Amino acid sequence: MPSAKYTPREIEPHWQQVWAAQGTFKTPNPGDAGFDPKKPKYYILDMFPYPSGAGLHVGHPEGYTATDILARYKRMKGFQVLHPMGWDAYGLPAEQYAVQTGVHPRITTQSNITNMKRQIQALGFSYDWDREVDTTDPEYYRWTQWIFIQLYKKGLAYLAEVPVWWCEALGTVLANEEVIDGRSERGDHPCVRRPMKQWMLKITEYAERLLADLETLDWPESIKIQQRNWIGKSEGAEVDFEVADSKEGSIRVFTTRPDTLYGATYMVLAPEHPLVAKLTTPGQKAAVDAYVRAAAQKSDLARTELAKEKTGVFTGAYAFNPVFEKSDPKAKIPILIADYVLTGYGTGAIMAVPAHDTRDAEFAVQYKLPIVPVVMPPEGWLKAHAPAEAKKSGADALRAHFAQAPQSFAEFFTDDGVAFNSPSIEGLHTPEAKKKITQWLEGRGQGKGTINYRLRDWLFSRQRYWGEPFPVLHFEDGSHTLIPEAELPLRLPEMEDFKPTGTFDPPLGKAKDWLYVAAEVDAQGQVVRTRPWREGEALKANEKKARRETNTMPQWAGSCWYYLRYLDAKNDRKGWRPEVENYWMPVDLYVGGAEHAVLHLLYARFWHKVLYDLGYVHTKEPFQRLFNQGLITAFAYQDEAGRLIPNDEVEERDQGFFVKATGQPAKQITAKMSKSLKNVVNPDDVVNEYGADTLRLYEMFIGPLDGSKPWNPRDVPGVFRFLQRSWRLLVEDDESKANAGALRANLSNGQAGDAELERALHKTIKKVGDDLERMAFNTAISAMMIFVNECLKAPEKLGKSQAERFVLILAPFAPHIAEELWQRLGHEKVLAFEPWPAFDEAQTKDASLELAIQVNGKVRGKTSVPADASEDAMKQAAQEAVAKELAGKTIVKVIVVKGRLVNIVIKG
RNA sequence: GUCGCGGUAGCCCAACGGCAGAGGCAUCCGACUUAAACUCGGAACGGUGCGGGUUCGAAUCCCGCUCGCGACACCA
Repeated sequence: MPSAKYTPREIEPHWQQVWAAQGTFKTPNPGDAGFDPKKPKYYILDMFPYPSGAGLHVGHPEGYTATDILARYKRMKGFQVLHPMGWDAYGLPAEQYAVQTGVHPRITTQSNITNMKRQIQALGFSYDWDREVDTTDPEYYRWTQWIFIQLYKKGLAYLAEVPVWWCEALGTVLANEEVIDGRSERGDHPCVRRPMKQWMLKITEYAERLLADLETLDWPESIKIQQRNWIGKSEGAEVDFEVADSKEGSIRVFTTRPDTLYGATYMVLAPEHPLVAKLTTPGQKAAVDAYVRAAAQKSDLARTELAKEKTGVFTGAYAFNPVFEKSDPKAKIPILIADYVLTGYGTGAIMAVPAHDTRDAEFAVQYKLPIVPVVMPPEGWLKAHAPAEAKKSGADALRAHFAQAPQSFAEFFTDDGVAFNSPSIEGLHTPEAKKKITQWLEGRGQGKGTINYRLRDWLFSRQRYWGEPFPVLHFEDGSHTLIPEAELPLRLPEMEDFKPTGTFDPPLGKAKDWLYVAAEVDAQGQVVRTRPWREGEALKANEKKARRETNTMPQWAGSCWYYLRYLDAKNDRKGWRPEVENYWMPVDLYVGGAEHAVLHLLYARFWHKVLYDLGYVHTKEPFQRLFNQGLITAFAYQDEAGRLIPNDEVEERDQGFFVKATGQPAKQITAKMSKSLKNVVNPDDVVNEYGADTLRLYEMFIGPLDGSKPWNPRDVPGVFRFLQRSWRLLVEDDESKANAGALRANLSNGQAGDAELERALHKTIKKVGDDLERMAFNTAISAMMIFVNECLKAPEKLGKSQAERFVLILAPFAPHIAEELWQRLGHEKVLAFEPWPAFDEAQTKDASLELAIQVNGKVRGKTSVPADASEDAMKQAAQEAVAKELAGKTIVKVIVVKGRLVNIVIKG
């Protein structure tokens, strides 16, 4: 006899085995057996995890459960669903662990993958494991290298000597976006800027398209905003300022406010600007050199920290403001250098308009440079920011005051206004003034309208061992080329010693057998073949000595295109076949954490667009819809001084929390899970105690998928009880009964289901379906709880068909228990492809409803009316119900909201 | 500092501009039990962060403030 009690520990592994053995979730591609071209497709993707030694934490299953529920739901709705999983397996932790212990990162990575895969599989996700990818597998990274080759051939990959972030502790350079306030994002180590020769990818060439195509995406607005900010498009003009008394020609600046040119009273160059040395007068040389040297040593951290105190030095040189005649005394303005001007943005030089730019203003005030206002603020602004003595002045007086002493106002005016003190654009509003002055400059050949982006090219090389090798050869003459595609994958050499070299050279430089090759070159100078080459070995006539690139690619590389490899994961001739790509792409829903808002998502979009241009993919964007799951936090404790106390040093008693050691009261707060706070929840523990279905359900029930929410161990049993009740609704679980473990009699005696329950079920099916469509899992679960609670008031009234339909809607959420109940209901086939139950709209409505009756917006009574009552009937019923309130009053108006309420507005 | 998101019962959270409460947890009472746990039944609990406005009617829309979280942070 099957077990009477709900025993997740038995049924969950059982059904996982059945699914695996039957290949239930194996998804056919176009052309494969079982592929149905008539079905619509749905590609639902999780951000694949880094296989960490710590294993899964409860944050992973949050997104994975959501996508699994939707994948199962979509299958039942008749979609062909692609739902794969894999491993973003290159990464620094395995390499650092390897350096410390000598264990090869491949071994660590493999065992981490094994462990995490076991954990993920224990949760019953319906992934097609035949499509599993691992970015460190040569059969995977050969295609990462292949894509790099396409980038290289398209001129989008280049070597450049650029100032980069060097992290001593990690022994590598990092991308700008991996460094936060001068410290590494991973490990929080100090970083310094130094120039190094690096591979760069020209993502800037795609800036405009990356920006514009955001409009076509169904993504959270906050992510789009972050990407827009990151790309940082700004429209303005480049303006040339002729250097006075020098043969250096002119300095080009970028400004978004060409309309303020008449207010430019000085210029500032970044300390790194190439003209600095040439412009500096002998008298200023010592001061300028000292400043440049100090700036070079300062990390960006120091630069920003000192932002409050702006510093700079006069170069001794002057320039002519192009809007004035050179003879005009206002034309000649000093050129300074200051580190508040950045070398990497615009032209590395600015015209300073202190009256209308807060940074310039700060600097001007400090160095007593002239401030000339040229944009008149609107009256409202003048009033609000006027100094006390001028507060009560009229508009004209305020304007005169502003023209005279803009610095006496509460702040500097940086918005749009009306140009003044600006002869050629006098009286124009800012947008027109910008246009006109730009045209004027263009006409004189002294400037032009320009668009600038904050986005920089992507620093694509790392001085690490554990990453994809570049398919690149360097010749002795300094030139470089690609290895032949036939030699892909270029495998990472086996090395005993992959420790950082202690210099700026990457560890791969130590793999001498791998490093040097003899490259056979054809008549066109193309490399057709390579072979290992040892020092002293003879070269054939058509061979050239070459050295392999020793940098490796950053971790982002593998994750830039993994969603494409899933399409055709086993293909050893192509990264993916066009007909397969054409069917599955784009990804219909991509779920993951918001921490990848900019980097991963921008890089992947960039690669995708390149592949689109080359004809390898047919959509401009990879991820049509994106959803960010929120963070799962946990309780943590603070003592009275606000110090965080690890969870195991706090006890709960007398309805409060106390620090064990001191007995002082502690305050419960929520915080990110962290090892140091000892508040990390391990999914394995939850699975062992309550089962995977409970974990899945709890993670979805705790709150909306976006938005962070605290893990509260006390709440977990609540959803477990719901599953138990669901079980008991169908199965006789009283072990003392003769039919223990069997279906309840009402489910096997052919009786019809209760009509009221039928209505309740239709309501539930509708609600759950609607909620799934809008990813409101918490309310869907709540609806099912209501249904079960309703049924349990009289379980014997439930009919078999009703039980079956309930099991089917429960299945996406709690697939194991659903599968078990489905089988006990007499089905031999798994329920994964059963059609989603239908509902009848008419059945979702009650026959009569309770109408609230308001008088002047306050509820004064209630009455019951038939659901199809006319408006007049409702008015009638309402007025009767609150007749007392209406006595002697005049009814001004009666508002009827169908199915909800009647509001009677009275007077007197 | 700027931008974004959010504040509803002791806690997690529901509520097309229409009766503030769906669900879960915790609490209390009761049933079961020798007892406890489990389970089951029942009860109590707030007027929606604060102040204005729009409306017949505001948790919901608008304005200002406040607190929390997140992102960016001299980008000319």
